[in-house]
Parts: sequence; structure tokens; C-alpha cells
Amino acid sequence: MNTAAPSPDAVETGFLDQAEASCRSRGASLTPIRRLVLALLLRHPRGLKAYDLLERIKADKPGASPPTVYRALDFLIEQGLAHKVGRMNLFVACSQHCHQAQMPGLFLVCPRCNGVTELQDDAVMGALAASLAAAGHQLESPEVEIGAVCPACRAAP
Amino acid sequence: MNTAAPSPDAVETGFLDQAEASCRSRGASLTPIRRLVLALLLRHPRGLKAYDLLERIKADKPGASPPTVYRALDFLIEQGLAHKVGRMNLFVACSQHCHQAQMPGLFLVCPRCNGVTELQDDAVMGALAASLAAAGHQLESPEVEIGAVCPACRAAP
DNA sequence: GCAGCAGTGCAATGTTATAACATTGCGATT
DNA sequence: AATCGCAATGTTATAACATTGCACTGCTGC
Ligand SMILES: [Zn+2]
Ligand SMILES: [Zn+2]
Ligand SMILES: [Zn+2]
Ligand SMILES: [Zn+2]
Repeated sequence: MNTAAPSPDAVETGFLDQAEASCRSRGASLTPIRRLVLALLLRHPRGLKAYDLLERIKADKPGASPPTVYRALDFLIEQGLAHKVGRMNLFVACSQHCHQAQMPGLFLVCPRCNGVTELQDDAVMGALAASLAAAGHQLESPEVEIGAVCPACRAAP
Repeated sequence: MNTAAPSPDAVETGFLDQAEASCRSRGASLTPIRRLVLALLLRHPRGLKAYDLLERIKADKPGASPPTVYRALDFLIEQGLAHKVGRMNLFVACSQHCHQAQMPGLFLVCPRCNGVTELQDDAVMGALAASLAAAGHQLESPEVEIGAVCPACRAAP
């Protein structure tokens, strides 16, 4: 019994089960297709394009077509389990905090390697929300996209 | 001689001339096509889609094709005269501050009316940059996109 | 003259996303 | 059991967005 280091697979399965429970608690259901898409996103932390996703889905579901993947993605995004990075038409699994906290998350998109980092900083988000409110706006989207060079790319120019 | 209220046309022309000068000072040239695209963006503060822009350009330049508009847009964006809102594939003229100040600007995109507001708040941007730096990242993009309900849409639900 | 280069015209293609309609599966109602 | 209602999925086609590649023009410096 290895309490020390559960395998990556087990971690993923655990996460998926957790997501499934979370969906059920909201009256939604994480069906096999949706679960598969989420699993693929989890395995690719840098994000995936819709059509890459489609190719991979086809391995399991040969009949899959664009709507298959877009519908799954819409669902996952609605449920706060995934995000879209508008800037690069990239989809990423939520790194978990931002749909639990009510606060929106910061999305750091590296222009060099296209890596996406989800960052939580309530102080900054608070200041941001206050500034918007002062201008008459109301923060709404759970996703704030920011272009920022990631640590790895900063180190290796 | 009306020193009181210059016509909107005159304002636009003035702005375009200024942009042209600014390009020249950098060794670039705001050609007729580019100037036309910028003028169209200025006349549509809510932003325009590339193909809408294309239709309008065709009024003047019947031979225009997608590359015509994308090339002009790339140029304007490089020169800091326009921005792309990745979220909605929308292009907007820069409301002038953000390429003059070195600081990036905040882009408030209203999910209800699709309106785009460019906001400058150095305090917030400073806090943001500091927070990113603490996480090892370096703010780079001049465009930070934020979903936020605009004042008009807040008033009229 | 004539290379070299920025800008443009044009056709084809690639990529991303949605519309529209048919079908399946499953629990609730009769 | 038969029917209905509904969510999810399958299927086909198309809309919407963006890029590539090549040819041609009109300059500027040699
Ligand atoms: Zn998230
Ligand atoms: Zn990077
Ligand atoms: Zn700007
Ligand atoms: Zn609005």
C-alpha cells in the first residue's frame, strides 16, 4: 500500500471522479465524451486546440466530428472545469482554484512557448474589480487573459 | 472660423494625420489602404470584424481580399494604432493612451453588447506586473482582456 | 538601366466554429 | 407495454476567420 506517491493515472482518475461528483451536485452529468475531453486537457497542461482534441478523440470515438468536441468544451467551460484562451484558440483544463473560489483567475499566456499558467491573486483581482467599478463596469468573466513571458522562457532566451 | 467645435470629420482627419506622422517618425508608412482601415475602426468604436471591414473596404477598393485587410490590421497593430480583441475576433482602434504610455492597457469587453472600452489604470497595472513578477513571469502583452459588463448594459438589464 | 524592396492583387487553402436536422437512450406517465 | 419528453449524440454541411504563395507594380539607390 503506497500512501507515499499515487501514480499520475490515479491522480487523474481521482480528479475526474471529483469533477463528476461536482457536476452531479449541480444536476449536470459528466458523460463519457465529456470526461474523455477533460482527461485529454488534463494530460496536456499547455492546452489543446479544438481540432487536435478532435483527432485524439477519434482514437476512442471514430465517429467524432467538430460539434462533438465543441459541445463537450462548452459543457466543461460552463461547469468551470475548463477555460478557453481566446488569444490562441486554445482550451485548457481549469487548474482547480478559480471555479471553487468565486474570484476570477488570471491567465498568463506566454507568447514564446504558448504555455498557459493559471494564477490566483485575490489582492490584484480585488483592485481590478474596484477600478472597473469606479469606471462603471462590473467584472464578469472568470477569465482574465494576460500576455506574460513564463519563467522558463525568461531563463532561456 | 469656428474655433469652438471642430466637426467630427475634422477630428478624425486630424487623428489620422497624427498617426501618419507617428508612423513616418518610425520609418513606417501609413498608406491609403492602412489609413482607410484605421479610419473605419475609428468610426466604429465598438470594433469591427475582419470580414465586415473587408466589405466596407470594398466600397473604395473593389478588389480587396482577406489579405488586404489582415495585412493592414497587422500593420496597425504593430504600430500600436489598433488592437485585436482575441475573445471575439474583433479589431478596435487604439484609444490613444496605451501606445503612448509604456503601460499596457485594460480591455473591458462587455459580454452583452460586445462593446470594448479601453481603460488605463497604472496602479492596477503596476500591482498586476508586481504579482506576475513574484510568480516569475514578466508582463509583456500590451493587451489585457477582461470580461466586464459595461455601464449601459448594467443600467438596462 | 536595373537590382532590391515595400506594398499590393489575387487565388487557393487552411483553421476554427456553428447551423440544422436526425437519431438514440432512458426515465416518467398513461 | 406504449407513449412521451428530454438530454445527449450523430451527421452533414457551411459559416466565419486567417494564412500562404506567387506575381506584379512602383519606387530608391547603385
Ligand atoms: Zn480555472
Ligand atoms: Zn514560455
Ligand atoms: Zn491602446
Ligand atoms: Zn454592454
